[in-house]
Amino acid sequence: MHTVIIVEDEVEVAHLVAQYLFSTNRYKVIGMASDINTARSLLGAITPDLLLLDVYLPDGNGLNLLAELRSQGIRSEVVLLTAAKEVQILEKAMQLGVFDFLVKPVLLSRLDQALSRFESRQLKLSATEELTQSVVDAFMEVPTGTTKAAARLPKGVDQLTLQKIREVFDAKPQDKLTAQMVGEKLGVSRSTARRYLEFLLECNELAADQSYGSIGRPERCYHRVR
Amino acid sequence: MHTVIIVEDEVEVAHLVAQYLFSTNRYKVIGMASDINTARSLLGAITPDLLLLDVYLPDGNGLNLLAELRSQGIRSEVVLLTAAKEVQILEKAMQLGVFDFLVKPVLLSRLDQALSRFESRQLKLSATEELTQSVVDAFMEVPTGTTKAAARLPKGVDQLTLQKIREVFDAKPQDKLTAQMVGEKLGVSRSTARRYLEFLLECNELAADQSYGSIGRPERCYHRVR
DNA sequence: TGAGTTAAGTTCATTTTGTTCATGAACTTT
DNA sequence: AAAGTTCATGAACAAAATGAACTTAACTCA
Repeated sequence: MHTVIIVEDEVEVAHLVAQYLFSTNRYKVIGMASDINTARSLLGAITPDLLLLDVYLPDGNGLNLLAELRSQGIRSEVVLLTAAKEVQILEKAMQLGVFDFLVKPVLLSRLDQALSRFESRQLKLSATEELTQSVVDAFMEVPTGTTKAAARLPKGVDQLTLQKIREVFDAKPQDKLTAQMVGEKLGVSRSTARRYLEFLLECNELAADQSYGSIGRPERCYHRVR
Repeated sequence: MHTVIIVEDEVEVAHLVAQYLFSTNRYKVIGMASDINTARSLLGAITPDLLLLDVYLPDGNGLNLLAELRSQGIRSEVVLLTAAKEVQILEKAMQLGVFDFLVKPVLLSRLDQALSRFESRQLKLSATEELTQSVVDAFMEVPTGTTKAAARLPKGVDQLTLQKIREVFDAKPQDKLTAQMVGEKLGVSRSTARRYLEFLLECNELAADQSYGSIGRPERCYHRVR
């Protein structure tokens, strides 16, 4: 069960949302407030997993309250509920790290979507141990490889395998590896490893150079660009 | 030209980044600091469009500085630069509304990607007048249209069959199974098994992995997330 | 310079995935 | 009770990713 506090002055909206949260059986509303002051003391006493926060409240601005809470290091995820029409509100909201932003009138389907995302993020966060760039990108919902690769992966290149190849270099960013070596690490053939490495080369994620042995054709070594 | 301040104690990193920003001809580095205190006074005097901020600094934590700045209402977008490996850092960063998060060693290609996103957001923000839900979703990068409720099962997914699929993994939580295998265990077709497995993937109940055979397309294996 | 060696680059049969759509069971309307 | 509707299912098909085997390339050394 996730705990929630609702800060909203329009009673119908607050009620609607509370009702919906209750009906899911996954959320427990542990507090409600209809003005900044009440909200402040409430949040001083208890911290919810999720905070549903209105922007325009009778005695002040919800975003200012949020800024205050963040400087105190509050750990709750915040979903904004607002009728605001100014873009500045959105900009400020994003800079204060709100998790989602619901424009009134609140659609329950959109609220539900926000909740799904919230739950899935909580799950993913708790399941993640080490922080690599690809992990971050997954959370930030950054389209991976926007520069070139995002549009559509070429034939023979699979998202999952690509990720594995990337992770080889995440683990040891300094390494210089041949297609053979990468293939062995992952349990794929040299051909496959090579296909991916060449692709990453085109995306400028990797660079290649030659390594001369004692005899025979030199090896092609791939490494991260810095 | 966008203005930038770089707060980073490793000189090589600071230099590399500054160099790259300069070479784009679109950014102007208007200040640099290698510790919290210098950064604080610098940012008290001038506000950049973009702030590149390290987390571990000799005299404190960059995230605390950011919390401070946010409570003062600073308008800059922030890109974190860090070698941190703890997931808590990422969580806190997201709650402080960082725009992007670069894990060291910094890849210039990834930095470039962050800059592209930054520029495109600035453009979009200045071009937007009215705030509607779809505008918000575009900025938040919420997967649009996928208003698939957790409560409402999508087409082709039946509550009863779903339960059976879950039970297959309940029996052996360690197993990695293909759609084919799950289908056979339950006496349903691969297609059907696949439909459910993919659904559970989206719910983050399962994860997928590749299993490479000796030849031919690799198998897609589903397993419980832990 | 050419013989010998090592590894890169390429092809395509093989295997498996992903998708479409007719089917019929269960339910609703007339 | 007959006709209509809905919708999960799975057979058949199309598309895709892989790696064994092969060809070509780059280098060393006598």
